[in-house]
Amino acid sequence: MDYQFKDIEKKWQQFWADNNTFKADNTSDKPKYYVLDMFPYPSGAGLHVGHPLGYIASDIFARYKRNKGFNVLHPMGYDSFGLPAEQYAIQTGQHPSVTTEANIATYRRQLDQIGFSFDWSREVRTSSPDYYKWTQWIFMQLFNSWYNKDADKAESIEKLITHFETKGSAGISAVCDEDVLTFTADEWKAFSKKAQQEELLKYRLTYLRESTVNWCAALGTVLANDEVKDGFSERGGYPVEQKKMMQWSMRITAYAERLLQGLDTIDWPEPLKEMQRNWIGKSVGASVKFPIENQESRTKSQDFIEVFTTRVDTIFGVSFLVIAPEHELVKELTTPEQQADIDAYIAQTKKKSELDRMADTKTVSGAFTGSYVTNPLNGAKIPVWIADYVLAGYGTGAVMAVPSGDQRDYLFAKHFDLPIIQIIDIQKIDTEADPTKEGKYINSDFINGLGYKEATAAVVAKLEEIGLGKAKVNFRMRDAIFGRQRYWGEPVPVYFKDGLPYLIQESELPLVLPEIDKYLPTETGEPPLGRATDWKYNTLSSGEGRGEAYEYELSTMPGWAGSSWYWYRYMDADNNQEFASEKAIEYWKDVDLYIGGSEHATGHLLYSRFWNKFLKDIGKAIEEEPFKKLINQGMIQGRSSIVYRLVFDENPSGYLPILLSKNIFKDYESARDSNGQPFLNEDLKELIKKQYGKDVAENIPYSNVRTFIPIRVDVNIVENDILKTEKLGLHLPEFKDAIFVKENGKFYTGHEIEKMSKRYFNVVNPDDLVERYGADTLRMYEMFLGPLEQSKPWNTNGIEGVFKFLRKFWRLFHDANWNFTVSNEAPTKAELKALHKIIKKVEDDIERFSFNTSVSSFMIAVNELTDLKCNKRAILENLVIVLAPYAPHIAEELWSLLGNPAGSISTAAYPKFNPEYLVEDEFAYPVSFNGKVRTNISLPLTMEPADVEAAVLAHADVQKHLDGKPPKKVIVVKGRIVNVVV
RNA sequence: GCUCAGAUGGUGGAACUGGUAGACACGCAGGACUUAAAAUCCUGUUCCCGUAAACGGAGUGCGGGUUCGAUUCCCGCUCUGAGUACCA
Repeated sequence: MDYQFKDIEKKWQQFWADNNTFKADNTSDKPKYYVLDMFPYPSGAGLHVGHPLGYIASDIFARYKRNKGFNVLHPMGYDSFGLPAEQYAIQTGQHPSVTTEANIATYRRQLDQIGFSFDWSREVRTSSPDYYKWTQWIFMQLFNSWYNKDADKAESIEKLITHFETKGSAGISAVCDEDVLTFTADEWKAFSKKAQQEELLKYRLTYLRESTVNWCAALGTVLANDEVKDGFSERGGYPVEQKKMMQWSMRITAYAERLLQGLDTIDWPEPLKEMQRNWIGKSVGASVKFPIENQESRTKSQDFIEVFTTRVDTIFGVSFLVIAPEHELVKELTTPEQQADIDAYIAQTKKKSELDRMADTKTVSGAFTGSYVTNPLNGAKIPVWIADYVLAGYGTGAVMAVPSGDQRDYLFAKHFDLPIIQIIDIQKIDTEADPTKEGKYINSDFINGLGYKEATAAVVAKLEEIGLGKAKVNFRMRDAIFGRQRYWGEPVPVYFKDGLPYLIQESELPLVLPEIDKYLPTETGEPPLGRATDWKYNTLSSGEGRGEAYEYELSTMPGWAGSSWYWYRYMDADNNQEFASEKAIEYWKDVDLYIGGSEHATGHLLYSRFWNKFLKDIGKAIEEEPFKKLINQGMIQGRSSIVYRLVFDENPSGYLPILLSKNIFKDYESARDSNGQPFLNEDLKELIKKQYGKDVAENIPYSNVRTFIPIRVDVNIVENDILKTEKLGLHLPEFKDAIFVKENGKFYTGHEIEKMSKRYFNVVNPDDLVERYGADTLRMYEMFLGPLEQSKPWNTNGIEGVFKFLRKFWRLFHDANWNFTVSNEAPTKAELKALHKIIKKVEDDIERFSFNTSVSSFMIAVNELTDLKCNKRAILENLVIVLAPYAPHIAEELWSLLGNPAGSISTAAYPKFNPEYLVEDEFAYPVSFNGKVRTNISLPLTMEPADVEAAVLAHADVQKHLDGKPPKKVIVVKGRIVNVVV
């Protein structure tokens, strides 16, 4: 039989499902290997051709590792809470779980037909109560924990309470809110229960606090920083504004240093690590207090302005201070004379949107408050300004301006005519600031003559001595907002008593999402959960309180909650006692290989590392980092196909649309006349006449042609850039009777690389390709497309080649009449060489994630064996195993035809590479003259360089090139090359 | 602006530590088989000069450098993509 991919693929997919072929065991003598994909959000559009790219790569890797003798965990699931299902629910009234369920079914069908070796018995769905029970449980552990800086880990809140009860707040070094109280043990005990709870909330790792949030009115929810791009929501592109709201937050900043340090221990792409480093944004510097002048004359809330600086060594170059317009001291620092200026400036700042403020970095603006501070080290009088280049949210919202060393300060000083003080001898500040750290200080009091390092140390020491500053580390990263005013997410397991949050009992988990009538905020503006009737927390059930009913928290958890720990659930997916058993975690430990897109760099991947570290602190996880090795698959871009339409000045309805093939368009495009008008000559008329006859050709007003417009056409009716013209009318009816001006009888399309999107008609669905070529071809083609990590446009042009390869492979095992025929003869040297070359090559390629090169090598191997007419079992049986991870269906079929037990190829041992088969005794030395190769001379590989040189020089070809002149020098690299210098 | 990645035939790409640039595949051209088409197979295919071949010249974004030898290393520049953005 010819290669019948449809039957073969169906047969083996069924077999794998029926026999649980890929079910991983939690106990095994084999070493473990955990291969994880970023699980998908099941959207209504289904999978497009870009999704499976990473899944195919990880599947090849997982299958390869099984052949290499590992116990492989390779699971899949769904990140099934999310906004699109809820938006759809708002529009249609359909419960999000219904659409989610339907979408998951589509995804599953699509995934199954590609032949992935997932262990589906471990499937997880973040929206299933069995799953989010544990998301809620982890939330409770965070609520019950605080970060002890001395131990540098999270600890139980009970431990903190015990400390407060015995020693008060003294001796506690915690990551906490800034407004924590100082108290003795007795004072603590005297606090009311409510006051105690209020205080504890300032320490908990998940806490409620009034914070400035990114409020997106259109989506009716707050967004995380990484969900906001340039002042608009990443999803949907709606405007986002800053708003103060009571919000759940996660104290991720407690882990900032560990998140940063951990990056050095993991094997991730450097750009991705760099992104996380930037996001965490550590800067080492100092905080300095500048005393405010004339303190007596005002009602003061504080008598200094605190700034953060990374260049405290430049403190003698400070010529003014700038504070953010939103800074709390602005009001009291503004003198009556300056009031009008300041008010005007603040009004102007407010008007500017976030976007304008960012875009407009060139214009210098600001206003003087009228007040002064003094330099803490030399008492210099320093004016205080406000300007919007200082951000309220970073550091202290105030900067000390050193115009000689900072370009922004320099421009500001120039603009407002403020002094620029040179502080380093080699500083060049005629035209711009010079931030150098080289040279010796001048004009700098006690650090004059010192270098950067000593100066910094001296200044910090002095500041600490006089109590007006200290060394400080600042992070850009903020605590993560952990709440959404939405329905389709995990309910927060919290109820409110006297306005303070309390956890529900662990035994009451999961707190299930209640049914509501519609998925919109309530009339009073509460989140959708406010619509739930009879949804109150009754403390009687848990044996505490007097049976009052309390309000639950009405916001739900954000999208990243469920995905921040899911790799642990796969280890023990059915456990209803724990999120995963200690034994399972002990065995699988962490993810050995994680493949996914780089768009999750600062969201999912950072939050996951954070939760993992927390789980380790509370003794649940073993490894500090969850994902040992990570590979980013590149994005698959769309490749739109374009036809070019002639546009007339007036568009008389009597004329048919005229479309030009690519090269005809190009000719006319480049040949415009002096007015920029396309220049149409008789050729076009002739072309049309040839194809459509005289009547049509004569009837076109050529002189009225104004321009060409590109029109995107469905890529599915284009093959190898040739448009199937008869099909165009089906999706663009206006072109049903269009005139197609062809070249050589074919209509070629142009192309454009852009996002894969429905509106560009460039979406390619894997289903169609599987239908036409089969899963094995799709798998290999996606790999053949290019390096995994590189972004590339999807283009089906080469898929035929891969399909042909598989047929050719199939033919190796069959005779001319498609009868399965293999011989038991001993293989020849050449056959063994071909086999062992591919064994080695594929092994090396997989280990370095270079899947595209293996596909080429397979083609070479099959070409070689075809030329050798090799159908020997000893060769083919091994070759099938090597190919199996890439094209598992055809490999299974041939494996069983060879007489092996069905399904056993999944665990068959990867063939052992024997280098002896590759040993050559002769080598065709390329002989180059001055680096240009002119000829090849075959010589024994055992020959020593001196003899090679002699042999080469004696060769007739070389003599001819030398033309009687003696060579200047001869370089011989044994087994590589000979270079003759003349 | 800053950081990172990249630029190789008509196209996707290969060349792993500096050692035969263009493997493999698509496309294209020619041929075989066929009444014909599809399928399949064979040959050619970086560019330029040369009627074909031998042969010669140029050639990995551009300009320089190191080297016997550079797609690979170094310096400068151009372009493309991604991330990030007044971070003190």
